[in-house]
Amino acid sequence: MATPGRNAAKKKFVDFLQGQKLRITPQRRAILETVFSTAQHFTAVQLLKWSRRRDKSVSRATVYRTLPLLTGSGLLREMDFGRDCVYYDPNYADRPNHNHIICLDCDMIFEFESEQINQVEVKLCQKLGFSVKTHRLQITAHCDQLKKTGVCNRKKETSGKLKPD
Amino acid sequence: MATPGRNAAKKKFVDFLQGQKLRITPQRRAILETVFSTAQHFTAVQLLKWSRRRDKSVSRATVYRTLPLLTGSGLLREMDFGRDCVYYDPNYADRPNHNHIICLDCDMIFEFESEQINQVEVKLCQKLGFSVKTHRLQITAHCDQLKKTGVCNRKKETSGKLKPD
DNA sequence: ATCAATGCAAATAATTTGCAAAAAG
DNA sequence: CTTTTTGCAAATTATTTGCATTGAT
Repeated sequence: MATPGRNAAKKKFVDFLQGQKLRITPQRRAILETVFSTAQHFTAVQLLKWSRRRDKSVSRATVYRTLPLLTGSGLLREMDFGRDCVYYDPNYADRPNHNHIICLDCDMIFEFESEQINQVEVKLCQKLGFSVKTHRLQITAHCDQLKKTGVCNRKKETSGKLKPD
Repeated sequence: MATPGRNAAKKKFVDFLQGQKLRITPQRRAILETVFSTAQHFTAVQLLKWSRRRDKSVSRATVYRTLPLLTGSGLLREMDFGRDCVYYDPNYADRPNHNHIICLDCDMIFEFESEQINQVEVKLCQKLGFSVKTHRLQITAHCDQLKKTGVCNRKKETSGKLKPD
């Protein structure tokens, strides 16, 4: 599960805390470890539950207080999907420009990168007088294979479901 | 303010209601008129306030109950921006493929369309085995003009602010 | 020692819902 | 008339906050 950048991400967070003169507590460590032991998208409530498995002393408040530190340091990104609550994506640390395809058939979320899209965006924004800082692209789509064969065997390769657990 | 498609949109909603054997009430009419008298993004709470100006009898509950009918019939679209609450965009009725640039300097939201981006997406998804249904592209960016001249005079042309009112 | 960070429980705020009364078809 | 829709107020749910205490440095 841990991709190359994961350990770097953990170190980066520790550096971030120290740089801001913030303290490295066991609770923050547990949350950090939890975040970077999955490639799945998750909610604050899930993160709380998972972090508690590592360290029973992690509280709801601490999770909610740590999340902004993680997003603020660029290691985690909010994903406004459904909307009933916020999802977080731990894969931005590795691939800050990735995009999402939400399958309307199986509700899974797939990630992909496209240098071509990035370039078109930059060029387009240039023309409009803007300099791209970040982008967020979500495509909802239907599964071709499912339509043809009645089955979709992509689920194995996914990096995260919309409504995990 | 009313673009060509606006009246068509209103008719479409009436048809939608009749098709579903739902009733056309004065409250629903007031909400519908309100939605299609602006090009701005808005929240449920704002819609309530504005609709009440037309018809004092519109209640919070009715607004929240009507909103899904409007999104369900494709006339309005949820915009997951900030996240503290849901924003709605009335411009999808006219331009279902438009994208957003969120200016980090002035917090305004600009809309633009790009056939090129649409095509790249379709092609890319094809390769991945998906058929695009909808897409959602948000770019956060800095204003070139502001950086150079210290002023941005784009605000006049905008179609909606992030935090209106 | 110092001062940031924690857990807890109470507070917010957006959205949803139950229900009896009103009104559309 | 029948069935949907409404307003109201109470309920839900994610997230935030105040405060006394704990713990990292």
